[in-house]
Amino acid sequence: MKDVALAAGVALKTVSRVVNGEPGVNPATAQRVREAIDRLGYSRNESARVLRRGRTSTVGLVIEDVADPFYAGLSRAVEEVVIVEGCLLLSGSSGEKPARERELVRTFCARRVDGLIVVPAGDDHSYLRAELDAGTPAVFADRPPGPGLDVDTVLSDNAGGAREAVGHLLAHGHRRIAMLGDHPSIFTAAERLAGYRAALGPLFDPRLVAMRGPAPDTVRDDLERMLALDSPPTALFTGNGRLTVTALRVLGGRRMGLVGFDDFELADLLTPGVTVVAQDPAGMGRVAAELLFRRLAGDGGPSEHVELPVRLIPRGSGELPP
Amino acid sequence: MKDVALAAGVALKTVSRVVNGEPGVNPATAQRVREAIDRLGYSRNESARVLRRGRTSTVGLVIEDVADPFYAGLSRAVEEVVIVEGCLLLSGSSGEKPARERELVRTFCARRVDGLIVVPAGDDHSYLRAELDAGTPAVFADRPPGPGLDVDTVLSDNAGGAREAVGHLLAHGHRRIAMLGDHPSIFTAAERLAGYRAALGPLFDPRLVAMRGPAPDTVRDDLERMLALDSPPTALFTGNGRLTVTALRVLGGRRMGLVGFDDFELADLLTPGVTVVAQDPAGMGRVAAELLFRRLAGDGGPSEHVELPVRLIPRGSGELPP
DNA sequence: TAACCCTTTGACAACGTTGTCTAGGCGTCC
DNA sequence: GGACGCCTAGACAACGTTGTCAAAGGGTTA
Repeated sequence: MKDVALAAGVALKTVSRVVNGEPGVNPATAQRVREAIDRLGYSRNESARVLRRGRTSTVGLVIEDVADPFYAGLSRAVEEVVIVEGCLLLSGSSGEKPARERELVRTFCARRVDGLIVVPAGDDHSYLRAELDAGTPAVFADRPPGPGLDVDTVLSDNAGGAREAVGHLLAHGHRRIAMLGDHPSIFTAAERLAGYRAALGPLFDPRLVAMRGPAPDTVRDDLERMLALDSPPTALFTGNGRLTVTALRVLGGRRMGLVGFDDFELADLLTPGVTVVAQDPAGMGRVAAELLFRRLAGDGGPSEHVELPVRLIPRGSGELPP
Repeated sequence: MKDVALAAGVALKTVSRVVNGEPGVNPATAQRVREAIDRLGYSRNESARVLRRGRTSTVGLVIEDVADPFYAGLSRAVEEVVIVEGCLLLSGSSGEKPARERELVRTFCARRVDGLIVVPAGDDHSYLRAELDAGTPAVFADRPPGPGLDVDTVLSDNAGGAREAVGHLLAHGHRRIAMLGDHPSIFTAAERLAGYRAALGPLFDPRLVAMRGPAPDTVRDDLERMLALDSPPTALFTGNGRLTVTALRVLGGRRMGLVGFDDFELADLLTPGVTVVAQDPAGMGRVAAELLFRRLAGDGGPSEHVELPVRLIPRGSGELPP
């Protein structure tokens, strides 16, 4: 910028004014400055600008894994909003590790992101207290923050969706309905388990529940154990997209009632089509980002808790008879 | 940092030394500083640090769309490497729009990223010249830069993969093999078309080629037109994952030889399983990031051009008889 | 014509860090 | 006992921007 000022024969501040489109510059002078800028290929140093102004126009996003379609969709939606607001997105994957989540948040904060969107991996977020007090707003998505933290949150209707899924299988005559899920220490898994249990009522049988995550070997073990019972399950409720797919692989061609939580591409092309309870990852990302920018715009109201509806999509596998 | 210095009763510079683990600080003093840091919840302002040091420890990634599994996998792999190097990832989706690609690169450069990884949407990258000369290295992935720019590049063996795919169908008796692809202005699409053509030799028939992208209506039109020919195709080669899936939807249950470029989840669960030429998105991301960090480490050698092998995975659809 | 205002421009400090240079205190060596 | 060197610590400038304030020049008004 100094060079530009020199080249255009004006003061530093005048260049700054032109670059920022501030009023009060003679058009002819402005033109001269712009020419110098083009000639020198100058571009403003954002680091210095950030340092001076205190705002980075940057948003930090912590998700579980970009390579997971659910979070990829969420990311894209967040990015869409962030771009419109003239900001950039810093993102990182926690890989479901609380330490990594914390590390990412810490790094983002050191870089003075204007705000954070977090899909938490852990359930202790006391470390965020200081940042929030310092005025960095945060929005939690997909899962709520740990106890003691009251911030904007966007969740899916996990319990309701699970109830609907299991209710659908019950309505199609199933009475022995198994569930595969993530470990209940993960909020969504616990909620979906609760919904499953509520829908089953007295039909609930703990032997038909396995909450050990999506590792193929684990799923295989669990399913084989369940299918070897005296009264084996005739239907299966899977607690997330990855588990649905793993279960399909393990089941091979074996026909069995199936409803999965989370939609996935190609669910309609399998035979039979896979009935799912679809979440709206893009909607979740969009709402989270919008909440964040509302805070950044100065909204100091009480924290909001949005629950997004889910939608059961019948495709065949959930309508198979027992 | 000033506050910390005040609280610990030392000079600014001493705090800086402690924060950066520089030698030459009395352990007792250092301890006192650390306590003050904890007490005040201080964290270093990276913007100021960047301004002073000139290195942002930040890498910019421009891809086509995070929500596309191929790029999501690539992103994740890049992130993995970037993290290990102690950097952060700024990413953005170009949505296949050259203007947006350029805008993203410009923004990243204004923020002084240390390096760039770009999946280009356009084919004019002269605007990068200045940045490259200024010492910001760039690596192109999946597609090469436009003419006149000679930088590190990581590509898949597009033509070879297409040849192999079509050869596979020929070996299974097909003689009328159609191709659906992206518009040939996209590098990968042109390469795959070239491979297709080379494999077919005199069997090539322009009426069996449609390079108009993955929009469902377009694909439906093209396929219906081809199937209505006197000698309709008995097999299909699809030029990318999205096209494969769209084609499968359009074909409904209709059995037809099919090999797709690009693997996708669940390809093995369809009936028949979908034979594909698999790329390695994670490998591409990893190699690109490693090339970038080699440059950042000071490697000034001639630009490297890596071609990643692809792998044909037979699953049934490519082995159907005509 | 003097007082005033508006437009345009520039000088200067400040943002929070780090590199360089200097200074004081203390031990060591001749 | 003095010269020297090492260890520790601090003062200060600089990174590239922007906000504040002031000044110069020209036009308008009383």
